[in-house]
Amino acid sequence: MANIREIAKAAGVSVATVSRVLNSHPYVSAEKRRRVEEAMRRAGYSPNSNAVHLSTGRTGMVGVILPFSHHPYFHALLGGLMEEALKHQYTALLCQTNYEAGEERRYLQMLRTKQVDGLILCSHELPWAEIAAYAADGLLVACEPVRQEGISCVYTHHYEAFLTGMRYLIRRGHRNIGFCIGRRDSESSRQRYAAYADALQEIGRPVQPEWIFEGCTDLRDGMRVMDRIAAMESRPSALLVTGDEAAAGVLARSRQLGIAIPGELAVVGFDNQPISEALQLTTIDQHLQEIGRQAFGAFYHGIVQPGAAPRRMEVPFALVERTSV
Amino acid sequence: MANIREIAKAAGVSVATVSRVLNSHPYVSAEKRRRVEEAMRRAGYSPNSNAVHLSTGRTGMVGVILPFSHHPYFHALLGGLMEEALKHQYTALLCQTNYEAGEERRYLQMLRTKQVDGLILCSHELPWAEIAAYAADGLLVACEPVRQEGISCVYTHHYEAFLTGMRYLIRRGHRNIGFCIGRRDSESSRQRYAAYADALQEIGRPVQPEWIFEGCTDLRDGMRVMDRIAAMESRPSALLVTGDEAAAGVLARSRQLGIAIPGELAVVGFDNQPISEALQLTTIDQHLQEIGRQAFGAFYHGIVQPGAAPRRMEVPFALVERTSV
DNA sequence: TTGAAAGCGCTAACAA
DNA sequence: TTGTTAGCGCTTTCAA
Repeated sequence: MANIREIAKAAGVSVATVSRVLNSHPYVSAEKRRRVEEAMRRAGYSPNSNAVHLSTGRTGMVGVILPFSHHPYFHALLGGLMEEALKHQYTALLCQTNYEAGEERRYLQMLRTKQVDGLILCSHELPWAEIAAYAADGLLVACEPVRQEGISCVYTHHYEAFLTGMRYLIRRGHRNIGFCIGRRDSESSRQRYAAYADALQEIGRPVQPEWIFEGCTDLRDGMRVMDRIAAMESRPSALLVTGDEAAAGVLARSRQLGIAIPGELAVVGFDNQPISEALQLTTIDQHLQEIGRQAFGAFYHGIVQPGAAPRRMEVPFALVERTSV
Repeated sequence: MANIREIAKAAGVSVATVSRVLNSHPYVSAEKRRRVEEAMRRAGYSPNSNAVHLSTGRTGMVGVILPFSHHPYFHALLGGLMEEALKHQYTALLCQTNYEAGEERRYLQMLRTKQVDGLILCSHELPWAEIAAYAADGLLVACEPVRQEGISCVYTHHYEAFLTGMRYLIRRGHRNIGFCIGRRDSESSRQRYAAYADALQEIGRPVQPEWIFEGCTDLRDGMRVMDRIAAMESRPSALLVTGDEAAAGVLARSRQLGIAIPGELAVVGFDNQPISEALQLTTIDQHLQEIGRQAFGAFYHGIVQPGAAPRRMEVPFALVERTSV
């Protein structure tokens, strides 16, 4: 409706002065500031963002790419990220891909058309090489380890984290250890699997394919896993589960089936999500909130220091001992 | 990076011509069009949206306000809406509120700052009167019946839909009918409850408070309801459930408990979601996709005919008979 | 069929 | 401390 010129006229000042109070610059007399604010209030004025963004070349928005946002994993990541964004007056724009490459491409395009200053990728469908092509148009941050020119990254060392989990179970006397994994095809998944296999090798045990469960992300997946284990003649005595949500499903079903935890089956989860505390589940905390915070930090660093080299940052994990082992 | 002026220079034409090919105007010679396209391709050019939006006064974006998007209810609504939006070259911007009024206000503010051309509200926290104050800044469409100056609406007649469901159960001989409802405080919920109570009155039965279950939205809620019913001495013989997701939970748990459907308990769901077909659940289809389509249609009508009066549109529902009654 | 030029609403360098 | 003014990148008359 009203624009800065009309406000200036109403307040009897120049547009520059109005712009100054809009951006809380110093060097505006108290009296003029008051008059400008009054004029804005009366006009119900809000600046046109398109004009602001065009003029400044910045949008104050960062896109966050994820498949969906309702899983506790992304929820935690987002929590830390948005908290940090808020602190620096940035707005996070949720970009849901539903695991579709086409959607992801549309969001990358937003970088090129200057709708966001950068993109934080919590997941990705496209190959990193294709994504990196957009580095010229804005900042790119990944929440997993990537080695690509122009992309910053913040990540957990999944190999070490899972090795830690495995050795912990082994120290507690387990030899027959099963493994639940989420999506198979990510780099992190490969690292996790490698740690699982290597740890078994350390104690001279072969990998038992029937003890490896793929596609475990939510509660119901975990319940299904427990059903399958219950039906086995030779069961594992322990389970390393990629997410707490799935681990919670294992626990829930085991109770229904009357299988004792940890007596008959020890369980180590991953992520230290709220549900794991409620269920007293031993888990590995990869500090997702911190990853989210650092991811925004890496983005913001690139904003504040244009031309700065991409960051690589490993966030430490921690084993949280409770009563499921 | 590159802007329209550089493309014009590279192609040896004026910026107006470049703008014309950008917007596929007629009256551009084939030869110049080719040269411009070639120049754009070589420069990897994409127009700056902020400049486009500022200049045109339109953004080609519509915000869709909802608490979250992963529930089948919103999924269906969004499906129809986005399909229609795509058809008219509009982009839907998902605005998740998590049921927080503050978030909703921030999204309304986007209307004022011209980041979106309109807002379609699939849910709302703020009172309609407060929302209507933004009608001056863009188009407002609600997915429920509202009577407020400046707001269009597309809706199901929930009272009639639930009356239909109740009478259907009554015709099938039921007298002891329970009722599952989602959130209590919406206008639709009130209508649904009124239909439930009125139908009981028609057959001279009182409302039994213990047969009314609130807060039923997902599968697990439905399972809990079934557990409670199973524990009752005097059980209802039929259940009218606000959403198919919750109804599916009732069915799932009843199977585990060995309670026959529809023999011991008849169930009517709502929404005709995919899961209801899988489970052969009798349900009331409120044609959510159509509501989504019409909601976008109401918005788009306001774009195409500026100044047009807000629309009110009732979408018909239909009872889908399957085997749970 | 084409181009020159005046905006769209704001920011920021510069001068005062 | 304030105002003038030249952009930011695009669209769209208007005249040719």
